[in-house]
Amino acid sequence: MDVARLAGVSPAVVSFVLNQTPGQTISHETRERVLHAVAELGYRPNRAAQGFRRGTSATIAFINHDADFGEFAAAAIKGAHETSNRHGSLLLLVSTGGSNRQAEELIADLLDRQTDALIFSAVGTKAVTVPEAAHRVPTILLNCYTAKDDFPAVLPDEERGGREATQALLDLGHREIAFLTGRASQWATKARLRGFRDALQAAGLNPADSTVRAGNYHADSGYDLTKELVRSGALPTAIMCGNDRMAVGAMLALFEAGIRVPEDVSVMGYDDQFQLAAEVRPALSTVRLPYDVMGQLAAEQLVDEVPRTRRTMVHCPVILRASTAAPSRTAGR
Amino acid sequence: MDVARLAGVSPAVVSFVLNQTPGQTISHETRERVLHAVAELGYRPNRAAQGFRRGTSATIAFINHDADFGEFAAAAIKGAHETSNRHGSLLLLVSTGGSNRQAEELIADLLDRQTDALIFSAVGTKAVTVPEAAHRVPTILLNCYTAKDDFPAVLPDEERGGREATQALLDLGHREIAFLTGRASQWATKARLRGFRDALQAAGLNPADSTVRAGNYHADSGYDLTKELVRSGALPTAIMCGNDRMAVGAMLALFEAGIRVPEDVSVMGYDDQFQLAAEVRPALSTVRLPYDVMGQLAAEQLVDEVPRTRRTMVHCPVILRASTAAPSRTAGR
DNA sequence: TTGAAAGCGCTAACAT
DNA sequence: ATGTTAGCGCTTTCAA
Repeated sequence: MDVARLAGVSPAVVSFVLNQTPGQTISHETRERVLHAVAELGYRPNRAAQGFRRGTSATIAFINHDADFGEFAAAAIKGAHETSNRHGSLLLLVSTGGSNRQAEELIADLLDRQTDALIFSAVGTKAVTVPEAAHRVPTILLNCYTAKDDFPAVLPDEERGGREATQALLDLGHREIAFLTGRASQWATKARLRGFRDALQAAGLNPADSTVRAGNYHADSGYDLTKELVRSGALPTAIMCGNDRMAVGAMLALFEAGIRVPEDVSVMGYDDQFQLAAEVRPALSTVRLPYDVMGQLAAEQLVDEVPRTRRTMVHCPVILRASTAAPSRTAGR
Repeated sequence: MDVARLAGVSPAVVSFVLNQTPGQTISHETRERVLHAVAELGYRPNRAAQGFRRGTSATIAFINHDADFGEFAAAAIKGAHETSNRHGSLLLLVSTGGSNRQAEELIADLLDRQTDALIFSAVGTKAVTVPEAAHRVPTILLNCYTAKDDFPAVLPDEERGGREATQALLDLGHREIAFLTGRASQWATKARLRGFRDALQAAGLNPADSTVRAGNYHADSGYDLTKELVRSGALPTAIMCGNDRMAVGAMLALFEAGIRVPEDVSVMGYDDQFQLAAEVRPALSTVRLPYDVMGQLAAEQLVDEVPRTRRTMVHCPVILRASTAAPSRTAGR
């Protein structure tokens, strides 16, 4: 190591100085000499060698247990990225394509590379199988959970989100609220529906009186379902949608039928989708799914800024914009 | 190395066998013995040590030279990810937050880590300054370019995209086409506008007769601009939009005014945004911005599956869906 | 308060 | 043709 030579010390001392190794006492003068030599030579430690020696890599893997990177992943990565960077770690981005076998191989590879920690994430909230090997390193589940709950998980509190969205509509004075849900089989869909019914019940209404139709989270299902609602002649005063895309579909269908939003019908979305919910006209009232915050929380638990907990349920706040208002008529039309 | 001991050979032999090092002749018998010991012990080479020794890391960095990861990044990453994985490399995802100083530090860090190659990407296509250090390793620019063109770049052919979209409308019989552009200052905006005017000119029309208004790529600007168009009383038979979100805004405004799409007015988007263009009703005709393909091309050039070229202009194909049709009236209304 | 020496796990240059 | 030794750049005992 030429820095050591230039400073007239041993390589060990350089290491001590640069790493501020605790329990080491280097004289002020020597430290200065080393620092000077470092600056002179523009020396930068070889991180690969450091990592090899220390058995760490200053790297966190973000595992996307799904075929695609979608908006979810982008937002969650953004959150995780910030935190890990602040901590001096880089994010290794990998995808299993949704296959458990690939997940297994991938994690083995990641461990071979001395990856320090894992964020195991899914797109639609769901139960997953995490390879055993993940236990060998700090691992946190993002937007997914295992049956045995043997890893800490960060999850959105969908039930509360559904309940509060419904409550917001009730507070506005709505009594006839339809729910055009997302794909019925999904965890999030069920949780939101539970919240919806809870809120109705708590308000003294009979959930069975409300129209609930299952869509699939795509905009066209919101459009089609709303068309049906219009045709049926039993239009409610408010429509809750499985997500923002369905809400946009619903608004398109409403407008096409000459029905105004929110004057005639209020529309509530879900997700607060980036560059959609806030931009559409009328701007969509919705429930914010805070993927970025979730990613950040996961990373924080990993770098020990925050203690790890079994399940972190993240609040999804209602955001009231222009697509909801007090009802101006009684339902039915 | 216990594998070596178990097989009764030196560690080097194990390395030769496992890496099939060319120019090495290991007796069949020894090879078998080694392989057997490897299986027995479940031995996996330490990739960190390998990387350290070989000076490579089987890692490609995807540098997002912007504050956010958006859909662009997600799509491009998806493309790059596939290719790099097939090649056995992992994608290191980093962001400069748009700051050149941070880019500098980041690249230095990446080089310290023996990162094998860099993809330097921006969100809105633009000119960038790339730190000198990037020259020390294969680097490719994605959706951006340098003034000196000293790095190969992969870019969307926006001019052709704008031209072909316009041509598609002309082919349908439209003669009065308005263009609600994105942010006027952006490279993409200008290129598309050039394409628009070229196509008009080539069709014997005077581009100056067409209404061109500058929006900002947000849905609400499409909405507002279209409202103005409607109010002005000079509604064209077709509206080209800066992107799909603006097109959705435009459709919302049209519907609200009782104007049908595509019967009364055709609407053309741009981007073929995931989960939006194809799902909206009527499904949006648009121009596909193939970010995934671009990411893939960039990665392929990096892993040498494809020779590097100064500028790779990627074709943006027109996708005709339901929001465009032959005009049923002459413009003006 | 500092330095010498050993060695992390692997592979490229060397022996045999 | 087959196999071994030396050493990558760093950190960490331990001795001075």
